Amino acid sequence: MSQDLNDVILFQIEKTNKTAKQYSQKEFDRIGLGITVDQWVLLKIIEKHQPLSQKELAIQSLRDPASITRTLDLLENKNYIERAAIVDNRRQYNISLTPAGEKFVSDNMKMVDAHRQQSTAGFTQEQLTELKNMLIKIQQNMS
Amino acid sequence: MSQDLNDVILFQIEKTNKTAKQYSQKEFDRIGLGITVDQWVLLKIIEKHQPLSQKELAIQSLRDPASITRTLDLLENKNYIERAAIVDNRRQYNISLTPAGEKFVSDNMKMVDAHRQQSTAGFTQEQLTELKNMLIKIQQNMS
DNA sequence: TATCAATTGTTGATACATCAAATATATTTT
DNA sequence: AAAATATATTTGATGTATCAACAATTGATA
Repeated sequence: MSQDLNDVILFQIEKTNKTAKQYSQKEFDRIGLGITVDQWVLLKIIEKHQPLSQKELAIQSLRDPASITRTLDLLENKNYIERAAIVDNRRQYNISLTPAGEKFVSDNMKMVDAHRQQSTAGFTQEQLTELKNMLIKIQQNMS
Repeated sequence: MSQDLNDVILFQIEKTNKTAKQYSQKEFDRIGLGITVDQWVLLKIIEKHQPLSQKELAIQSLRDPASITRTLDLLENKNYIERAAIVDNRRQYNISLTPAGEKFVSDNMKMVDAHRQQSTAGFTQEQLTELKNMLIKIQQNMS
């Protein structure tokens, strides 16, 4: 009857998420990256889909549009991204990386990939597939 | 080489965590529970380990002591928990549920358990064990 | 025992999350 | 075309997260 919180899968998922994020953030801070893990994810999404709107960015990152606005303000201040006006649409912006943003991402991609590799060190390809499928199934169960 | 963020396991874990938390919170709000999911988790930990210190609570819940202080203030205002002075130790408090807190937890336990069941609906016992083991392994890889 | 070091809890600063409300603009309907 | 509706972004309010700095207290050591 799941007396112990540690037997609750959702708690383990939260625990794993926190542990991983803390680990990456500590590494970011250690080398003085100057951004948060969430900001990095945003940069990566922009790099892949640019130019894109804030709404699209919110969907891709699973974050609230309000939150995107504030994080983009920070990234704009660091000169990593820019909001470009769209001629025939004054309601949204085209978000893209600046040259400095492009350089920042490419300079640090290898380090981030190493983190991802390490997170699943010792897993077989079958395990990774199974894990991914189970996580997606939980998402569907909760939708 | 993991071009797509959706192929990154850590991203799927975050996605699952967000989806599940949102789902539960919506349900909490719908029935007018008046607390957040994180506050509920804290109440459950207190119920199981009371009386305990804030430090212990921070460890059990994987949260920052600073954050615990603030959340306990909220729960104290709702009259669900109390901080009791300890005679031979004026540095920490004994945290425990009030009678109202006990009642609140027992009144809503069934609903929360139903959520947990639903999150892993359709999973075999073997899958659940495997999933839990993989999550723990990732935590170890990131520690 | 007096000083120094460690522990526990609190507060401040900054980042992020959500929802709701407000703005501005675009689209659809009448 | 005007009015109603929908969309994209921003802002405010509240809750949570982290870290750093601080206060009070306790424990260890000289």
